[in-house]
Amino acid sequence: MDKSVEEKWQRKWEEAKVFEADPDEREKFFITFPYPYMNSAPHIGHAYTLSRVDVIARFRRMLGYNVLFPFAFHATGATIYGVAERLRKGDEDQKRALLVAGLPEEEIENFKDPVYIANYWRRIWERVLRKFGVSVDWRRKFITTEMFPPYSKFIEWQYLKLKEMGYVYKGTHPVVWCPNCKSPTGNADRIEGEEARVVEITLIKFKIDDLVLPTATFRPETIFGVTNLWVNPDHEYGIYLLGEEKWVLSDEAAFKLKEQKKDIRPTGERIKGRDLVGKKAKNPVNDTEIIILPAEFVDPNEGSGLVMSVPSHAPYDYAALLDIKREAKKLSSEYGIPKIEIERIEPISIIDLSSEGFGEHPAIEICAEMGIESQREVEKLEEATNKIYKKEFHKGVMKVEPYNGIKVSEAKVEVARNLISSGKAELMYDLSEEVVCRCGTKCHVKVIEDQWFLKYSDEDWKQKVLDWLDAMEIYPEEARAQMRNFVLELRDWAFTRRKGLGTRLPWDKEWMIETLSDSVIYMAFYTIAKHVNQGIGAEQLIPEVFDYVFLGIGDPSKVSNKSGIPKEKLLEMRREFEYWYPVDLRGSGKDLLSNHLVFSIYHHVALWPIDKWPRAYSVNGWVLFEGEKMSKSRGKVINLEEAIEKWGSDLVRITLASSGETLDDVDFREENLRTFESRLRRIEEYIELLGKMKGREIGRAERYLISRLQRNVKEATEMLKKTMTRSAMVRILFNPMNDLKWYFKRVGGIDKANGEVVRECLKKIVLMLCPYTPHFSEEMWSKLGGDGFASLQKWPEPDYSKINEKIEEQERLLSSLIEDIKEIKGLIESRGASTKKVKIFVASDWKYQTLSTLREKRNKEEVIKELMSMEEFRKRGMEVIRLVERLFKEETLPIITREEEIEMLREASDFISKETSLEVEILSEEEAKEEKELNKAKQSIPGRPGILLL
RNA sequence: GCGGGGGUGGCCGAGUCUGGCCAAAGGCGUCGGACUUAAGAUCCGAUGGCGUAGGCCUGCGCGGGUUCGAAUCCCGUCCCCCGCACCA
Repeated sequence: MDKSVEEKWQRKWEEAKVFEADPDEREKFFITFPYPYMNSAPHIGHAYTLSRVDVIARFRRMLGYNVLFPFAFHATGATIYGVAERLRKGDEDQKRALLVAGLPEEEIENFKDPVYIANYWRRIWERVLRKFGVSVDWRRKFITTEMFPPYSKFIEWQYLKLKEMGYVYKGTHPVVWCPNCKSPTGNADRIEGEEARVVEITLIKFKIDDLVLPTATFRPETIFGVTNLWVNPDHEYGIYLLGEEKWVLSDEAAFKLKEQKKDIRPTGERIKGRDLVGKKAKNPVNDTEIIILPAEFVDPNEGSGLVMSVPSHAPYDYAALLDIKREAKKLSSEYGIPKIEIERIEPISIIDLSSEGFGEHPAIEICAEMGIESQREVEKLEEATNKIYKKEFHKGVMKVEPYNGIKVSEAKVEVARNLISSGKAELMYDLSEEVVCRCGTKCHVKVIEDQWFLKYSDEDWKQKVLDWLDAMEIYPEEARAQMRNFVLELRDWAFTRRKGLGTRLPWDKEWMIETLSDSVIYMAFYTIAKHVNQGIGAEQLIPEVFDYVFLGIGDPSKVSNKSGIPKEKLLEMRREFEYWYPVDLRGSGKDLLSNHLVFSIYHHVALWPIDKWPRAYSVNGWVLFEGEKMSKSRGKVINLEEAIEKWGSDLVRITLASSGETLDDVDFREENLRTFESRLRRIEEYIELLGKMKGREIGRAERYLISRLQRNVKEATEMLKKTMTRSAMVRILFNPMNDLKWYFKRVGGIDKANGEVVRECLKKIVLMLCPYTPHFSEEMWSKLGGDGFASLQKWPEPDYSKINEKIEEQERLLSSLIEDIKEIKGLIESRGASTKKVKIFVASDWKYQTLSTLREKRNKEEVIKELMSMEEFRKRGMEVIRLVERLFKEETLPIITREEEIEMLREASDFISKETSLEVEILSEEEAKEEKELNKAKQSIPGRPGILLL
C-alpha cells in the first residue's frame, strides 16, 4: 500500500476528528490497551496486541457503538531511572545497548536524565502509533509519575482511599538483595540464578547447656529421627549473641541472619568445628542426648553450618554415617570418642513410605540400590536425596507421636510452626540457588523493613475478585483459570519502592508507589483526562474532586469552591465518567495476566460498585519474528516504525491481527504478509474489473455467492465479538475470495459475472476489512463509490434470509461430482486410454423415496418394513435393503430432491463440461440401456449420480 | 516444587467442550502447468499412500479402553511450553 495513501487517510481522519469520542446518546464501548513503558520505541510485539485492540475498536465503532479508545504512557519504575543512572556512571554496556537499539549517538548525553528518556520515547510512540493508523482519541493522552502532576494527584487519592479502607499496612518481607547495588535484584537483573527463589529454612536449636547449636533443615519433621549432628571439623565457627542466647554459627550464616533483621551480635569468641566433635547436644523435642560428629559435606555457606543427621531418611546422612563407622577406630583416637558411641548409632525410622514400596529406612535402601558408599559420591547423593525428598514429601506418612498418621507434607509445616512458636527453632531465609547480580556481586536474602503492603490476602476482598473473575468475559477462556489460580495463591503485595520514577506515597514520602500499583485504575483517568488537558491544574485536583467525579461523593458546589474548578466542569467530568465507565474491553499481552489484570480487578472491586468493574479482558501471546524469539539483548527486535516504512501500516496490521488470538505465541513472517498483499491487490483488481462484468441474472451461482457471503459475515461478526481476530479473518478475506473465485469460474468468466452482485460482495469485504486495513478500505470504499469514511460505515449486517442451505448443498454436490469425474478420468488416462464424454445418471425416484423415509424414521428395521409394505419396493428386494444399509452409513443425508438435482445438473452441464474437458450428457437411471450404462447407473444415489466415462 | 496450557498432515494452525458431514478449515511451503527471452510476481491445478471407475489402506505424541463409530470421551504413559512477585 502506497505510503502517501495511508498518510492521506490519517490526515483526513484527524481533520474530521473521526476518533475523538465524547458522550452522546449512543451506546458506548470503552476499550483500552495497557499503557506501554517508555523505555523503548514500539516494536511488532507491542503492535500485535495493539492491532488486535484497534481491530476490535474499529469493529465496534462500525457496529454503531460510540467507541472510546484512549492512550497514555507509563514511566513509573526503576528501569528508565536505572538506564539514566548507568549512563551517568559511564556504563559502556548500557550505552552500547541503546545504540544497538537505534538511539542516535547525540542523544546519549540527554539520556542521563530519566525524564528526558521518558519524553523522548513518548514522542516517538505517538508519532509511530499515528502512522500505524490506530483509532485513538489523542486528546486524552498523559504520562504517569510526577512528570505529570495531575496523575500523581490521582494516584495519591487512590492510595489515601485504600488506606482509609484498611487495605494498606506496614510490614517486613524478604527480597533477593544485592549489597553492591543496594537494591533488590529481580530475575532480569541477574547473571546467575535467574530461577532462584527465596526458601524458608528451619533452624532447630540443639543445646549444650546454654550454648545453642542451630541446625539448618528443609525437613523439620525429621527432627524425630535425629541420630547425631554433623559439623565440619575444619571450619571455624563464631559464637554470636542472638537476643539472649549464645549461638554457634558459621560467619556466613551470622551475616545472613543479620541481614534478615535478627538481633545478632558477635561475642568475639571462636570455636573450631573439631572442638565440637564428640560433645553431646540436647534434642529440643525429646531432650535426648545427641552426639556431634564430623562430616566434610557440611558447607558453612549453607544454612547455619551445622546439620542434624537423619540417616533413615536422608541419603547424605546415611552415607556419612557409613564413612564414620568405617573409620570409627581412627575417629575414636583422633577425637577421643569411645568407639562404641559411633558403632551404636542406628538409623531411626519415622516416616512410612511403604506405599512406594520402601521398608523401614528409605535412605538406606536407595543408597544400596544406587551403590552409594560414601558422602563423597556427591552426584549420586544429590539424585538420591531428591528422589527420597519428593517421595516422602508426597507419599510419606509420619509414624511418630504426636504426628502419627499425618502426611509428611502437612507435618513439615506443623512441626516447623510448633518449634518456632515454642522457641525451639528460628526461621531463616535462604536462596534456592546462588544468585549473582548483573554488577557481579553475589546476592543474599535481605528482609526489608517498613515496607508498605496491599492486603491482597484479605478474604472478603479476594472473594469478591474471584467472583468477578467468574462473571466477567475473558478471552481466551483458558486465561480465566490462570488468573483464578493466581488470585488464590496471591499474598500481600509490597507496593512501595525506594528508587525510580513514580508518585510518592502521600503519607510517607520516602517511598514511591511501584509500577504495577500505580496502573490499576488509571482507565478511569482517561474519562477526565480530556478536561485535565484543557487546563486543570494539579493543585486543583484535591481528593474531593476525585471523590465527586469518580464516586459521586460530596456536593459539587462545595467541591468547586474548594478546588477552584468551575462547577459546570465538575458536573461534566462526572457525567463523562458515568458515561464511559466501566471498561468494556481491555486487550493485553499474556505478561499482564498474573499481575496487572488481576490487580486491576482488585482495585476496581475495592473502590467502585459492581457496575464500574471491568467487563472483559482479552489476552494474547507474544510475537516471534520469522520463527525466532525477539530479544532486546540480541538486537533482534523488529521496530514498528521500520516495519511500517518497509511494508506499510495496513499490511503490518492485518498480518499481525490475523496471526493469532490465543495465549500461544504467534509468528510474524514476511511471506504471510505477502499473502495478504496479494489478496488485497486482487480485491482492487476485481473492483477495477466491475465495469466488465456484464451478467444481469441472479441465478444459482449468484445465490450461492450471496449465501456464502452472508454466512461468512455472520461468523466473522460473532468471532470479532469474542476478539477472535484470526478466525474472523478467514471469514472476512480468505473464504469470500475463494468463493468469488469459484463464482467467476462457475459463471464462465469475469465478463459473465453479475457486476452488481459482485460489487455488493466486494463492498462488504472492504468494510469488514476496514478494522484490519483501514487505509486500504477507505481507498477502496471511495473507488466503490461509497459515501463518507469507510471507518464510519455500518458493519455489514448478516442477512439470515439469504443463507440458502439448499443452494450451498447443491454447489457442494456439484463440486464433488466434478472431482469424482476428474478422478476417474485421471485413472483412465493414466493407463493411456482417452476419454471424451461423460454420461451422468440421476438416481431413480424410488431412491429418493427411500431417502425421505429414512430421514423420517432413522431406524433401519422400521424403514425397511415401511418400504417393503409397498409393492414397488418389494419387487426390488435386496436392492432396497442394500441402499438403506448404504445410506445408513452416510451421516449426512442430502436434502436435495430429484427434480432439483436434475435441474441443477442441466444448468451446470456446460460448467461440468468445461471443468472436466468432457462432453456431458445428463440422463436418468432409467435411461441406461447397455450393460456398461446399467452398471454405473445402478450406483447412483440421491445427490450422487452414476458416472460413465467414455 | 506449585499452578496453567499443550502435543494434529512438510510447516503454521482450526477442529476436541456438544463423538459420525474429518484425509481433517484457512494460510504457508512443495510440485506440475499457463504467462515471460529468463527469473520474480501473478494465475490455474495437484499436494498421506495405493489404486486400470468415484474405492481401499494408513492417520491427529505413545499404549490401552468405551462405542456400531474417536483427533474428539475414559485410563495410563512420555514429551513440550508458560507464570510463580519487586522486571515492566
